[in-house]
Amino acid sequence: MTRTDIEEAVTRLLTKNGSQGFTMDQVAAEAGVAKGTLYLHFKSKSELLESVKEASLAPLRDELETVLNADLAPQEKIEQLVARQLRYFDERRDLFRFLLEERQLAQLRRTRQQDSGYKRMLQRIKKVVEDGMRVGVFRKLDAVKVAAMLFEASIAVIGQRLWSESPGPWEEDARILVEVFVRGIAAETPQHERNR
Amino acid sequence: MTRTDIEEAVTRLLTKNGSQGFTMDQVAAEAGVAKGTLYLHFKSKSELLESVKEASLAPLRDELETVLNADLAPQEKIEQLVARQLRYFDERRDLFRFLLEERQLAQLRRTRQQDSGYKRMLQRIKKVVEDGMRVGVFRKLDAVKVAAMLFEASIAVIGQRLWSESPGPWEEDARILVEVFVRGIAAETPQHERNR
Amino acid sequence: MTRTDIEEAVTRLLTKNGSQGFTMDQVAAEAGVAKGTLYLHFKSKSELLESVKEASLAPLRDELETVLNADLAPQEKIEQLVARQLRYFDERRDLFRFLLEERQLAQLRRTRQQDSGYKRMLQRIKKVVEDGMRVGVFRKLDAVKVAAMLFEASIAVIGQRLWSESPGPWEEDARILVEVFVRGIAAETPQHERNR
Amino acid sequence: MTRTDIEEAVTRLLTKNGSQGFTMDQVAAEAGVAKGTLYLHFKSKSELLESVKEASLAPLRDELETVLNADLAPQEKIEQLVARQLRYFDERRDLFRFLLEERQLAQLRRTRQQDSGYKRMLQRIKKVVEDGMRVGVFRKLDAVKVAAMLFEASIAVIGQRLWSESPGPWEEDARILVEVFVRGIAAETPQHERNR
DNA sequence: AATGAATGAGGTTTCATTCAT
DNA sequence: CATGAATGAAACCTCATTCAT
Repeated sequence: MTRTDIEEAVTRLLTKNGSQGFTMDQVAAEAGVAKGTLYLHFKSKSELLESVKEASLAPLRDELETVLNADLAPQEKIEQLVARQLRYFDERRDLFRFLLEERQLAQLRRTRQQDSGYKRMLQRIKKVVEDGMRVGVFRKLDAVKVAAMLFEASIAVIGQRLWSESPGPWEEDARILVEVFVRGIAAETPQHERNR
Repeated sequence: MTRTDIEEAVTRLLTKNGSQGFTMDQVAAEAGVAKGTLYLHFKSKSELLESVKEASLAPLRDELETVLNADLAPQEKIEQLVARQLRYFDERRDLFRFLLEERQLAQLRRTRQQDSGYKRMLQRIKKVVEDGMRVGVFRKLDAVKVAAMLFEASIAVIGQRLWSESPGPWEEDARILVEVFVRGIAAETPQHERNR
Repeated sequence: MTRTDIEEAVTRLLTKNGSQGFTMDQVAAEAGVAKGTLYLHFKSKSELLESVKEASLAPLRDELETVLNADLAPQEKIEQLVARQLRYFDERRDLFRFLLEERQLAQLRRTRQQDSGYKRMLQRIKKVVEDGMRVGVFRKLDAVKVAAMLFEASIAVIGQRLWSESPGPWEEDARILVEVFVRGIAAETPQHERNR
Repeated sequence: MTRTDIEEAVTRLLTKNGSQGFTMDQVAAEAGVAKGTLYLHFKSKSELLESVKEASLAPLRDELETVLNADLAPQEKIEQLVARQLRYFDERRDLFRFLLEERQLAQLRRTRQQDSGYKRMLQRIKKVVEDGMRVGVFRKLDAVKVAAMLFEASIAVIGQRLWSESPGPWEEDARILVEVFVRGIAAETPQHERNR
């Protein structure tokens, strides 16, 4: 299927070129099709890029969805969510190094604000936080803000890892992130919290 | 001084055009000089942009430096640092909205990693965290990572605020950020933490 | 019949899009056939256009033919010819607005010179003029040139009408055109010409 | 002066290529400048073409203006106007062959309707016709329509000549045109009109 | 120090036409 | 007869950078 071929070609280019982005000529050459063919499947360059980004993030979304729907305690859910994210980006370092970069991150970021995908995810995390508050393991805080902070902080750590030459095992960062955060929003009464 | 004129022209363009970026033609026109003149003062477009970004952040750096050198408890320093950052970006929404955007954020971000300014700041925050650990108000954690997390989380919140239409008062976000974080890294024994 | 469907699709597109012309993609979509099918019926885009133009003008040609073959005085024939032409184009404003426009008019015009249809028509008008000369109602002039002038002047008026927002009733323009022209080529002796 | 060089290059191309039009690449090559330079002097291809057309017609406009301001009888003015036009286009056959063609004629034509240049000229001719009516040499007719008819008929004849291989001397066509037209709109009383 | 005309590689997009199925 | 995915040449336009004055 040509459409997929093209998307894969873009992925390869992004992984290879990194910060350089890509031109439609390169895509055509890499995919082994004529330039015109690209426009048969995608209306414009930006639509193509959008499609690639979407495809890149879809598996992660599914994974997180699974965690959210699982029968786990709020702290455990947060732990899992963070872990999955860090692992996911770790496994695709090269590609996301580009996506988090030059031109694209911002579009992603701007998109994030309006994007139903981003918003939906935020709502889900908010629910987890609220659940934690209801059962008394988290303090009463602005759940939306806390959710956003957690999500963004994770992404920040991911960005850090992507740009560092030797970021060390992701499990370490996930642990610290969770430890700080879960404790940060934990209820006052020290009820034997034993995160992890 | 022409060099400054040019930088100010760029700032004005970024504030005005927002996401559109700028061309050297526009800069020349806005600054009221010939295009060639730009290259007498800056080797390239990216050097010019770098210079503008540096100039945009210098005042913040000075402010933070003041806080770091002040005679304050670690928690208070962190509180101050976060507050100053949020306020600073709030006052310059339009400009930074661009800097955090499309093309530039990543450059900033990538730069951040290599940038001595960024690294120096991280070292300073690390010191604060270590101080807190030494005096026993913070737990023993990887100080570098914690410092980075705090810093990046702040920036994440700032990004959130810049892209939101009505972000509410920055003091609110600063409070939550500090509350979560300071408690997140606080030592186990609950010693009357009363952030804020 | 597919061939006709395609031609009608083109007519619809020209009427709709007006000045924009049309692409083969649009034709295929409008006709509800595949792009390749177009080339089964027409060798090329220009052949298709030619065919549409021909079909658009055929009814007019027939009408004029009828007039030419009728048993009328030369002046009356001219009067009729002019009237029919103006009315015909008036009834198809939208379509011909395009044909007289941007790209196509010239092709039509160039075609006109070589086109047997155009030449034939010119010959017929020339005959009418010559008839008028023979019976003494018209002066001796270069019949070919006069015929061409009359024909082209009519088209010029039509063009004027097509591009004007509210051209008024065509009968008016027809009357003036005929009055000026018939008198212009009338024989010296004022023999009670009573055009219309 | 580069701007003029470019315009001349276009003129040369139009004269040479005729119906093919021209591409910006060709213009650059013909003018001996880089492609980018074209856009330094003209915002777009169509602006360049417009400029060339304007420059091509300016001398004619001046000539006609002179005639209109001269102290001549209405019939003589019309005679002169027609003659100058035919001669002008005859001398520039090749260039105008293109301008009257494919893409451009219509733009010219459409422009003509809105163009102040065209409208102004029409107003001037209308004045001449009205003058003739006032002094009694022309019949009372819709002066605007008559002016347009005369003007358009002239252009039609010019078109005819441009597209004919051997159009014969322009004086001949001018004479017929004037003879037919002036007589066509002449007042009833046959006062020994002896055009030319 | 300043000018600004010139550069030219590089970019995206369009669209008439072909051909294997 | 019909399809429609693929082609690829060609078009227009941008813009960071240079250099003679």
